[in-house]
Amino acid sequence: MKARNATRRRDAEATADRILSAAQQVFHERGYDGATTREIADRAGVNLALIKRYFGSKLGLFERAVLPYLSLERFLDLPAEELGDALARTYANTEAMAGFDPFVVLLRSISSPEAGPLLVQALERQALLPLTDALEGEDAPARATLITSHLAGLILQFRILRMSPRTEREREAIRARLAAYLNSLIADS
Amino acid sequence: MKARNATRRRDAEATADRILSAAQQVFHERGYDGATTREIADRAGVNLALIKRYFGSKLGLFERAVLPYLSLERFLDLPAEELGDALARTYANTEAMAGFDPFVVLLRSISSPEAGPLLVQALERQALLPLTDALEGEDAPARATLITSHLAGLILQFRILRMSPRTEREREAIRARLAAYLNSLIADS
DNA sequence: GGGAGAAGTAAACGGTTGATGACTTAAGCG
DNA sequence: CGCTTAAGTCATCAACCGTTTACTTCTCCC
Repeated sequence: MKARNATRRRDAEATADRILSAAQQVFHERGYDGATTREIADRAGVNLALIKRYFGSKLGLFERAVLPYLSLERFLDLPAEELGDALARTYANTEAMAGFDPFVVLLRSISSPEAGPLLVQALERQALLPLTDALEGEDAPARATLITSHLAGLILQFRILRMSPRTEREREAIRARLAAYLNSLIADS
Repeated sequence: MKARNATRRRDAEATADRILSAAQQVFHERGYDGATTREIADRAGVNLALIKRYFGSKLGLFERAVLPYLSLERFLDLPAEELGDALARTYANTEAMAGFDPFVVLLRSISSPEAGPLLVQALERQALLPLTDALEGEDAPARATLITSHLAGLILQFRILRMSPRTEREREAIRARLAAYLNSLIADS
């Protein structure tokens, strides 16, 4: 229960954070083009013009709110033997992250003429290339492409199209087969 | 070289076909929300108001121009032994179909509040369920989900994000590994 | 406590889009 | 030939969106 109508203490940094957080939610739900600055401002409980003041433009806000999080960092820190299982566990999971999943934003914003190119660049630099570097053996770029594309497809099917497994047994079958495939790509066996 | 300015012979059926064909192209390039009825009409060389006359609305046009083609029919007619190789050959191919690929339209339109639900319904009925029925053995739904999601991810990466293999050797490595994986899912080995 | 600068607000502008309804032109037929 | 009806055109509307400008209010420090 926030004191919304009571005049809030003025604090530029806190306000910018409220905008960033609201932007992540709205971009997650609607994609870049579908999101409106008005809805972001409303949900942040903030005046519309402050988006321009703090972030310059809608696209500037997107760069700050979404692009930095398009990364596989938290997985690439793991030892190679655990990587496949960890990825399979995470992405065979039906439930979307609460509120904000940067890869969902990616899938919902790819066709935007403004945000699309930025997303491609960030994805290549922050996800595909680091993963390729982490793979040893032959055909690392091909193996990395197969890994990322399969994960992207699962995010699409489960978290956006909401075409999810209907039974726990089915979910487990997906996880197990996915883990085996990912491990074979990672170890190049 | 079409006789554009010379008054074309009036022909309702031909005009509707011109609109459908232009709509497929524009929806392919921009997705449902990004496409405008004006651009479709312009590219068809046709007056804007005719879209309403022949298809009722932009969404009505989308239903006729895109939904019927969201199908794996041409693959499911193949014998099971050839299915995996045929899919791998097609979707490891970097080049997009010339002009219109309904699955590209799907990926570019998923976040549309109007077109999204129709796409999910069509995809389930015309692609995922028929594929599931074509698979024998245990866990058919799980295996079908893994197949379609991997293919969707590859379409995304190659044909929309344009993150394509840079060498022929890399492309062949992707095709071979993908074929092996798909075959293992199809034969349940 | 009062002034200066920062934080926040209100209102509107210009552009775009899907949808319409009234109008004009051509085709086919007796 | 002339009339009816289908095919095609034109102008406009109402809604929405990102942006911007001019204005008001608060906060902090001397």
